[in-house]
Amino acid sequence: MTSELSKTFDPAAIEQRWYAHWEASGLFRPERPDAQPFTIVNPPPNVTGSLHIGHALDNTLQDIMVRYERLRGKDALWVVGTDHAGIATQMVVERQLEELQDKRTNYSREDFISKVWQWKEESGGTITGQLRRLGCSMDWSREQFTMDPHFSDAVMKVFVDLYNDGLIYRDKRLVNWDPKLKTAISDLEVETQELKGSFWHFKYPLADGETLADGRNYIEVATTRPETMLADMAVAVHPKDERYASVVGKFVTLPITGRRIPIVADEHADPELGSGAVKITPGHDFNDFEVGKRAGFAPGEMLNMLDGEANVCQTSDELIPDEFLGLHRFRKEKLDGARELVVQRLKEQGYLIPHVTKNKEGEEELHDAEPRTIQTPFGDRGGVVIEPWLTDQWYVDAETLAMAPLAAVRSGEIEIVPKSWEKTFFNWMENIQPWCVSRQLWWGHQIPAWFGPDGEIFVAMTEEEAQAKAGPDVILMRDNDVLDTWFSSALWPFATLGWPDENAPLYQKHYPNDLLISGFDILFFWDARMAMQGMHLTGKAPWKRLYLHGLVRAADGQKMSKSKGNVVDPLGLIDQYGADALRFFMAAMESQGRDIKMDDKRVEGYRNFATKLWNATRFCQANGIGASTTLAAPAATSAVNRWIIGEVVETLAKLDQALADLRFDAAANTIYHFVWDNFCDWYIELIKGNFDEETKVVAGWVLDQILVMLHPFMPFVTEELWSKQGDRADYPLITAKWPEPNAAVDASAKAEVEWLIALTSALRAAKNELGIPPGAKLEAYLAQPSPAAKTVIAGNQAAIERITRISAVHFEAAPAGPGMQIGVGKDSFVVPLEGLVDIEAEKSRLTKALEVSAKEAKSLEGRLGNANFVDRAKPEAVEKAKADFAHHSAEVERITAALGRLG
RNA sequence: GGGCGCGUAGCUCAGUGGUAGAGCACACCCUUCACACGGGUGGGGUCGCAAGUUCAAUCCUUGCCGCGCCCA
Repeated sequence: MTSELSKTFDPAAIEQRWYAHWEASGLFRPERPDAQPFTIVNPPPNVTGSLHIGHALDNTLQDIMVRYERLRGKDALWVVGTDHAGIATQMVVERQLEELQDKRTNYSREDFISKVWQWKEESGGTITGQLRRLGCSMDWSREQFTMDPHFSDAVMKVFVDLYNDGLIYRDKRLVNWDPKLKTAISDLEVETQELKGSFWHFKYPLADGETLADGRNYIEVATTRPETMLADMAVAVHPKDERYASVVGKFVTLPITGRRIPIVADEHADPELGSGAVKITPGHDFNDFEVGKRAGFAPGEMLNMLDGEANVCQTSDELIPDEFLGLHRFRKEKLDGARELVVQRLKEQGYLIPHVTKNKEGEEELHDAEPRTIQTPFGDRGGVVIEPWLTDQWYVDAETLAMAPLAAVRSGEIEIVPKSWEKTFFNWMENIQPWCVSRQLWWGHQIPAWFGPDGEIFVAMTEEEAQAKAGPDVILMRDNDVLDTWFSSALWPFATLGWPDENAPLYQKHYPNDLLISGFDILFFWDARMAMQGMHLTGKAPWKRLYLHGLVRAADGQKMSKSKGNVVDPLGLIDQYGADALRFFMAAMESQGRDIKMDDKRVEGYRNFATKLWNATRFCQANGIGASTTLAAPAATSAVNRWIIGEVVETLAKLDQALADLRFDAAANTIYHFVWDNFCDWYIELIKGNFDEETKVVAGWVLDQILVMLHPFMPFVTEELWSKQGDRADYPLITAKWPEPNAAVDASAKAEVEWLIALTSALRAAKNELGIPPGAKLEAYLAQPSPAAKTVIAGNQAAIERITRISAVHFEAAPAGPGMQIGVGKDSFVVPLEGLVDIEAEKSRLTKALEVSAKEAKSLEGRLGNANFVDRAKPEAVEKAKADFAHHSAEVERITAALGRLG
């Protein structure tokens, strides 16, 4: 028995109810021990995060695949959890402390961490509730957190193993240092921005009375960072630069510090740029670091002039004048810094070479510096300029780890979809740099390394083990630093499944994962690192396919950002249109390789679509159409029923193909088109007034197939309708069976119904054009009916009368007088319109149609007359051209005759 | 500088080696007993520009113009 549906569809009324039911009943992962597995892991959102539109896209796509595979009977597992998000989370809690005039360093590490845990328990994971509102069918019963004990153990083990394998090492080199957050960050966390800056030119006087070939007693250098001259250790010139050949190996005496530094030959110096000589600050510039090493400076000897907050500190040679100490590297909070003071002192002492411009009057004007656009590195979290800083950090040998993933993508073991991303992946992986994984934070996985008094390092799972390695009397200090959050999330596809226990049942069954869906923006951050860690640690690629989608942009195409204030809240869209509509929008807009522009009207359109289906179901119920009882298509005799079963078969095939190809747009459009155009607009209209038993059974079956096929996209409305179509409490849609019609397309039924549709369309168009009311009932004459016409008309009398408003078809010549000419296939109907029709209007209508067909026929005739075409084109193309030509020629003949009758 | 992608109807987007489609918007008609969040009909595109390959190019190649992203 069906249960009556409310007159209007209200998404909010059903969403919450169904979600709670699914979750409480364990339907997101029913027991299917013998079923084939299907596994996706969700990119773990930050525990500080809340659902943004990008999550909505990402998770909708994943849910579609998971629901689809679950319906297909697989043991579908969608792993979910949150990421501890080191910096982000620590910042949240520190900000809270700031509001209380308090700060982290007022607490012990242990106490601060317990405050973070407290925050996590109270406020963390907002997003998990929001994912539920989207309808995502994750396995919440196994929800995880990257700081859970078992996960943390895995992280520790990975660090220890990689260290023992020589793939993690400690190194003193320049890192990207964030002076605001006071931690190192990886190069991926650095965002380069173009800033307007200045380019200063200085004189560095030559020492020991040396001069250049042209007699000058100084070398000109230029810089965008004058303050770093306090730690300059060399001046580099190109080895082939004649201008400086005589002074290579000689020295300059730096202004301000008086430091005596060598002039070195190095290819890094570009003779074409400026003076051709460059100042070298190995401790504060990545290029200079390399030049410095080539010039013979060990990293340990390189001068450092800045502290962790980027304030000037004394260098090891103690040559920086006191007045500079403690100044910020450059102007900050309206206070001049070291940069400004260096420039001022150099200018006072005559070492600044002014930049000369001419004003409108042609007079020369002197400036301290030349304006210039500067590529400036910023920390993506802290938002301040990154300082290259010389410290000891832990590095992962990414180059070695990248080999296996590169091979896996090349061999097809990992398939990247869309394929165009492969190149980007290769490019990055082939040029990968050592990955700095230590962070100077408190919140995160503390690095399992202990230092002995002489700096010796002991890496072990526990302090006891480290102590055992070091010997009983050695006093050990644990490394204070924590690991990069991405180091741990790289283990997500397997550590969530019980790894490192390789016998863990879930790991055995669900690893490797089948598919990973992520935004392309985390391809390097996360996807690539999962591949590196996964392949090294488990020997297998973490997933078979990697699907990358784009960004969701604002309606004007701009990137959404809080600062621009153009962020669209997915929850607001759900409130307004329902989760189903938002999900369908995401699917329908997701074509491979393109960003999605937000379009509220389109979301609204998909809400309308859900309503349409709701109403169609109400109509079915009102006519005794309820739940089907068979998976296979019911037996059918009428053409309309046979036709719609065939349409289901075709739709299903297209849908399966689209989902196999991860073409979410094609999949969504296929089912949309079937529901609205085929089922609602034609099938229901054709069966109205003829609800015999067969039709009721077929219609009920078709509706059920629709609900199943649409369910991955619109889970809520389909489940609601499914439940209302019959008592299926023990057989909810979410775990129903994917269609198996076990039927084929019936060509004759298809031809028959399509003929009927063509007749209806032609008649409606003609009536509309001639201004005849759509409801007007007319009679039609068909003097020489084709056999097909006779069959269709005889078999569908009621339907014809209903949808075409033709009350009778006479197989005889029409009586003399005005009428409309309607062509359907080979048949030419005449519909007399005594007194109704405007003959001129009918003539002009026919003339227009004649022109179209005549033009087409002429063009086709030309093509068929071209020997090259007939000989060289594909036979199908020739056949089609012939058929089209025959059709249009016949039309020309028919319409010409019709016009003749009109006189 | 290197790489990638995009430029198709007013808007947002599909698409195919044989001369183009959808949704929305627009126009006209319809108070037809599922639905006006609806039904019907229709208008609208030299498929960025140029050259080449081909019997045939919106689709392939090259160049150019415009837009965006990533990397250095």
